[in-house]
Amino acid sequence: MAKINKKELIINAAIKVFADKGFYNANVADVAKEAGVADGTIYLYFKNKDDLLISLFETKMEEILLRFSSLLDSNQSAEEKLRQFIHLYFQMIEEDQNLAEVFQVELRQSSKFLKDYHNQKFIDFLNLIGDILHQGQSDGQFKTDISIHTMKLIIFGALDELARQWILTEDPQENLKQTADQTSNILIRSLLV
Amino acid sequence: MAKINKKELIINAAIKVFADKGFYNANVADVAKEAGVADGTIYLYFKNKDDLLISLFETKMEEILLRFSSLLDSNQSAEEKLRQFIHLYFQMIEEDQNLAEVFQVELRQSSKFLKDYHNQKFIDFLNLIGDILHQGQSDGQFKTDISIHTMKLIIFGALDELARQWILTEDPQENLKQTADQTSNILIRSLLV
Amino acid sequence: MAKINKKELIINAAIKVFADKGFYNANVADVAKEAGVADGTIYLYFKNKDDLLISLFETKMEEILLRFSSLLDSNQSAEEKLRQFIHLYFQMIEEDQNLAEVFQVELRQSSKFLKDYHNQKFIDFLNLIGDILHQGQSDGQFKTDISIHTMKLIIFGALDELARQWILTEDPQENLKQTADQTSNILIRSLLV
Amino acid sequence: MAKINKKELIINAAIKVFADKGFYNANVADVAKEAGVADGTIYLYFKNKDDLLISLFETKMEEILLRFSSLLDSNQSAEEKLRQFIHLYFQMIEEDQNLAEVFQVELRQSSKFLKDYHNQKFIDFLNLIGDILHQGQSDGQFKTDISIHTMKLIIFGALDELARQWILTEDPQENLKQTADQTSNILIRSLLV
DNA sequence: GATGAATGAGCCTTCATTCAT
DNA sequence: AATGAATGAAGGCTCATTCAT
Repeated sequence: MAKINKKELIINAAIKVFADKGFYNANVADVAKEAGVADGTIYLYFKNKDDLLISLFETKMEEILLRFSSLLDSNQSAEEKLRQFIHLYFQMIEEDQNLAEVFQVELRQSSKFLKDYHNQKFIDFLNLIGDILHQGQSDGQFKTDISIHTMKLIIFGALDELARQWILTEDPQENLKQTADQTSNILIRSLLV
Repeated sequence: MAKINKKELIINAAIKVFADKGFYNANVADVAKEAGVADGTIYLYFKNKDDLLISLFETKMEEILLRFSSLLDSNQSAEEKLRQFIHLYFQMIEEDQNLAEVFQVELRQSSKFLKDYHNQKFIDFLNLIGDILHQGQSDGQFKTDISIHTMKLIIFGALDELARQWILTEDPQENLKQTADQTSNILIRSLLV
Repeated sequence: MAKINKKELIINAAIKVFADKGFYNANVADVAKEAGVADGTIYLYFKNKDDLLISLFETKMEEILLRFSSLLDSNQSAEEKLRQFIHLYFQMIEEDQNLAEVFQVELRQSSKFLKDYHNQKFIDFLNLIGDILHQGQSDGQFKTDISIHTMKLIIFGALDELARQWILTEDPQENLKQTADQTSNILIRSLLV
Repeated sequence: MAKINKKELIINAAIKVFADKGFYNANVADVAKEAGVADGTIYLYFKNKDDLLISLFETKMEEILLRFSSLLDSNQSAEEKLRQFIHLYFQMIEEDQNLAEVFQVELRQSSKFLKDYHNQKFIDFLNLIGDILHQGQSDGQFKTDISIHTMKLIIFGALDELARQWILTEDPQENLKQTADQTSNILIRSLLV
């Protein structure tokens, strides 16, 4: 019998339940049921309900950061990297809609209302975009009259909003790949020298 | 002495309290206290706590739509209108940070989890941007190879993210007007033919 | 209709329930039921379950202190006062067995385990005995080779243990008045010069 | 290497933990940790948490009874025996404060609230005092107008209360031996013909 | 015998909502 | 219309106990 990692099991259940009902409307019992464990078991792995959300985020964000990081290690141009970044972003949204929903909605809450939670991983993620912009400016590919700080927020905000609409309208017909292409074109158009 | 509109009084109290503690962490009693009325009084004007949030949004959104609408009535170019739209957006964020926070955080939650709430006002707001883009394309000022649907989400997402960062970091030093200018430049650069 | 003091109502219910099941085995719901109020009502008058026990003690102890204090105001001899003190002690045990049980058992617990609770009222009570002993020594009626501190503890301990046995064995046949007389005789015999 | 008696190991851990936190506030896991065994191990030696407390009491009480019993076997006078009884009582309190605390506080609770527990060992202990009083009356050393039943409770109550104060105030300066002497004097003064 | 992960019943407490005044 | 005391359902969390290893 395969050994199950229960912490991961619970986190994945939580993603599903939180995506479905929202963090505040979901009960710990809901998560336990979804995970197929007893209520109390959750408290063997997480300090409390808040900690479950934070752990969920930290764990998944690490995976995500790892996946995106490989993009920056390559020898490609900044433009190419940005296109790939955008593609990967939408691809991941498509792959795990539940996780996307939790990140979209719950983390915005949590970053404000969970005590003592400084969201370093999210900052790291934004900086991945910043690094690409940096490279582009250094290479002379991107305009230098643009604040990297402002631009990385614009890019992330754009992607995030497009993702939200796709998730909320639940329109699987809509082609996320085309959206990615078009978004890439628009954003890069304003960056290139 | 002017007759006080109690509904508005409660809504403004709610904005403050929800901004401070978040919708789910705020109690109806907190709002009542802030408004200087009894708990039960709130239920004379709102069906329940959810309804208070929705009413809050509807009321304020109407004011906002009104304010933005006047922009579109003028005879200015689409570019000029977009610049003014962006400026007004940041100006309003600066004017009423509490309201901005509630919109940022709580409405995202609620649009998903409040039963039976179809957020028409928000769609109307997005369409204001759409209208500008439309005009720009009709006038031959904006490129026509760009999907208006995608572009309006990109623009709103960018503004929204910049606003969030400004609110969360609570850095009053940061000049929102400069950010508005820069953002206008970037976005318009990708739109102009 | 007579206005009911709900705080007192709940305290009296708590006395009965705590005496019956013990503080730790009793549920707040039990107390609420006994008081004929909703569970939540208890929290309008008491911070939490611990606070209910402490308030109970403080309230009743005040009544008791008042009752005993009148003894000391009189012009009687120390011997007479001590006899009356002992009689009143057993009389009160007999009058309100439930309260006696709670004091006997629960307060011993609580004085050790309820956080930040310094049991001043109990010290005051012990000092009533100390005052009598003082008077007796000043008047030359009681021996002065006896430490008042030790003696007041001996007296209280003796009364307390006799009360406990009477309560626990629940033997209403046993005449508490006779016990009081005998105890008075024994204790005073060791005090008189 | 001596085989460790695990039952005793657990009992001694329980004494420490119960003295520290109280029976109801202490967890079985706390006791297990203190004993250096697994939680489940405790249930190999004790039926449940209540049984642990009762076994603890029975075991220790047997040791205590044994120690006190030797006093009665000697050829000393009742007065001398009572003095030694009192000295040994305070000596044991001093030797094992934790055990004293558990007996003081927890057993009072438990004798009322642990189901089906008739505290025979405590009755035996009280009867040790009764036996001394009996001898004193038979030998013509002690007054016969005093009820042995009442007097043994007075003596135990006095000792018990003095012990409690010493434990609670945690004043190691206070000389228990002196207290023992003084208490002996006082109590015997009321007994001697 | 020993372990300790897992269980799940149970309880304190909160808080949206009601309603007698 | 306004109040705010009272309600009671609901949920996070604890912890004594079990049992597969």
